[in-house]
Amino acid sequence: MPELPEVETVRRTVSGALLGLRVEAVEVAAVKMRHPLDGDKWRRLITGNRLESLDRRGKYLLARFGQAGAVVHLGMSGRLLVARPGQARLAHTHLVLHFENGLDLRFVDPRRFGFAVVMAAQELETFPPLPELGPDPLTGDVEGALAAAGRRQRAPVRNVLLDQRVLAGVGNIYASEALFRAGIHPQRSVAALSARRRARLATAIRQVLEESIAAGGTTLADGGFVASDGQAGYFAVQLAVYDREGSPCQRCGKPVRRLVLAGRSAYYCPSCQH
DNA sequence: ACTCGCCTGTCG
DNA sequence: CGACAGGCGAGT
Repeated sequence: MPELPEVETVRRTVSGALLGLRVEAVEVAAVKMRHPLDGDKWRRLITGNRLESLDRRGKYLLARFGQAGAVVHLGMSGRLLVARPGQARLAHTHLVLHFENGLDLRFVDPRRFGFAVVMAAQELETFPPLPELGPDPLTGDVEGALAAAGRRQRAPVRNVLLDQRVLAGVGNIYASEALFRAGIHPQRSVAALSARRRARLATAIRQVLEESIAAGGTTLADGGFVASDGQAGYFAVQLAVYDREGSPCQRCGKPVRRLVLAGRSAYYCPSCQH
């Protein structure tokens, strides 16, 4: 579900509600996760500490609680929700932190592709695969990252945009959207992009991510993403091609096409993108 | 550089 | 019932 704008939206809402507050108790449900949730470790390392910071690296969240820390990834279906204890828990609530102001932070993830791993704070930055991540598109050199990728490989540019070692945070929605804005066909080799088109793509990536953050992220029709305060993001109405196969291109009116690359849908306009 | 597997849920 | 879903990593 969540790409950079959704994770950033979660980071902001959780920070706004809970930063600086003490965790009074931790509840962990015993389910099998990609990285197992270690209930004893969560309770031992986190209980009694304050949430001192919440940072984002690409799609990963890094939380600091005194000498302890946690890395959280939302996978495809993960949510971090701030809730009142009385509110009914959603199915697949795996972890609950009870804060001193009476609010809960709940990690919910039906598909369990996400994780929440606790560790010593000084291990956060080296937790795999964080050291391998490429630059963050909001602050880093997107054009340079694309140019470097083009020197190493000739893969379709859409696939390169999904490679978190090249750029950290772009996922399937924003890859399609950025390529549409830049007028680049998803199958075009990254190595074949001219400097001019690379620059256009870099700008499109930054813009689409920033606009989405401003809208609170993308909530698709299935309602899979909500911010931590329960708000849906409204960027979906601005999606030009993603999940719009057969709909008229906003620019030229030709039907949007869907193509499968590396096992995942890519949406594009056959007449506007080359 | 692809394909599959990991899970649950929804939609056609 | 199969196809598909906003991610990622292992295996080939």
